Amino acid sequence: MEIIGVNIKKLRTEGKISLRELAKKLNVSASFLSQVETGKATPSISTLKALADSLQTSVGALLGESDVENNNPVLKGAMNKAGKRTAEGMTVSLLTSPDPTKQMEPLLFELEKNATSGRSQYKHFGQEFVLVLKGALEITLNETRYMLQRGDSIYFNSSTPHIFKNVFNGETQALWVVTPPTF
Amino acid sequence: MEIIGVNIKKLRTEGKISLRELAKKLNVSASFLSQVETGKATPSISTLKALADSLQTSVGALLGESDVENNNPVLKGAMNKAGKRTAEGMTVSLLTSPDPTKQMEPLLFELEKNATSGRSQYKHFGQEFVLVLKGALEITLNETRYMLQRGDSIYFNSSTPHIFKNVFNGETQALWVVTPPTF
DNA sequence: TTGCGTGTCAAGTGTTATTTCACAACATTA
DNA sequence: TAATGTTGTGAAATAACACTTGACACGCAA
Repeated sequence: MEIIGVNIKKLRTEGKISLRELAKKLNVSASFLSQVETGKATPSISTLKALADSLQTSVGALLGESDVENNNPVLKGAMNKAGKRTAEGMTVSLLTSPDPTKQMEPLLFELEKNATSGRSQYKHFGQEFVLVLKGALEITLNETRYMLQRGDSIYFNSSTPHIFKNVFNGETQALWVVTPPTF
Repeated sequence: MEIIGVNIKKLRTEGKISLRELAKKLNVSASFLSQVETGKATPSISTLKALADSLQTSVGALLGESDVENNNPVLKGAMNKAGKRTAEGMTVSLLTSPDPTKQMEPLLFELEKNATSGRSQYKHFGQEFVLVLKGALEITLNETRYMLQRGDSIYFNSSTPHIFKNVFNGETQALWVVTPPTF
């Protein structure tokens, strides 16, 4: 049962969030959060949900249910799943269920015309692989511009500042695989 | 929040189980179970787990986190690059330059009609993510078969024995991301 | 009718989720 | 060096609510 705590702690530390900081978001005390992480207390379902929310994962994952082992590994029709609108004209959908044991996180980016990311808003220090499925994407790494057409791909360290922009006259789709999953 | 109750009730009635009968299994009172189902009470995480267990589902599913069915993908993704012919009718191309410091290795698999892989010839113990770009792929993990249409994806541990086969009447393309790189 | 099954409600009882406050360990700054 | 601010953790108190008890009303069969 204290798998919950382990997972929470892992995700929290990976995200470099302090106990008090996270506690504040959830409207619980830092002490209680600590007790949860160390298995000395069990949160209510609603706070567990809030927890999963803040850590950008699911309750199931926190409970160890979406283990790479047990879970149904298939994600049907990911291409037209809901996804979250993260910025103007940009939609991101997870291509697999969030799970702290996973080493990669595949995402589908959908950019409307002229949509662009802010400056390196995705800061985690893993690596990224991007494959353009549709349209055209301009990625700027460290002031250097790269033009990616459909079928092109790129691989870089997440730590290098990066911006990207849809330069296609229509929607651009790109598969984005990130490691480690600290999104 | 009362989505829990709705789901529980649905599964219970579908299984033709009475309130008292299910309550007995869980060691809770029938009355309490009723309150849960009607959203008037919230169970603890441990009883929710027991509940999911008895109903042969997962906590995530009870919370409405599970992936629902979806429609057909819209992707036209097609790419044409040169790669190595690794087996009969199978071509693999690296989508990035080989590099020991890289944490992921993206590959493009192209399978001619009826092409298939041998039995778990790709054994390393990282994880794999596969996205079908074109055609249809049948992947067998541990004797369990999964059918992937274009746009579907799958995530699994490399250690689980896996075979795959092109079951499309034509060429099948799939993006394969592996971790760690064993090339 | 009687009896047994169903699900639900109100008002309790206990458990425990959560808080408060304090402490020790490690940094940072003066 | 001490002071001040972090960090995570622990014990004890309290407030919340998970859960029980014991009803009730309904439907169905003998």
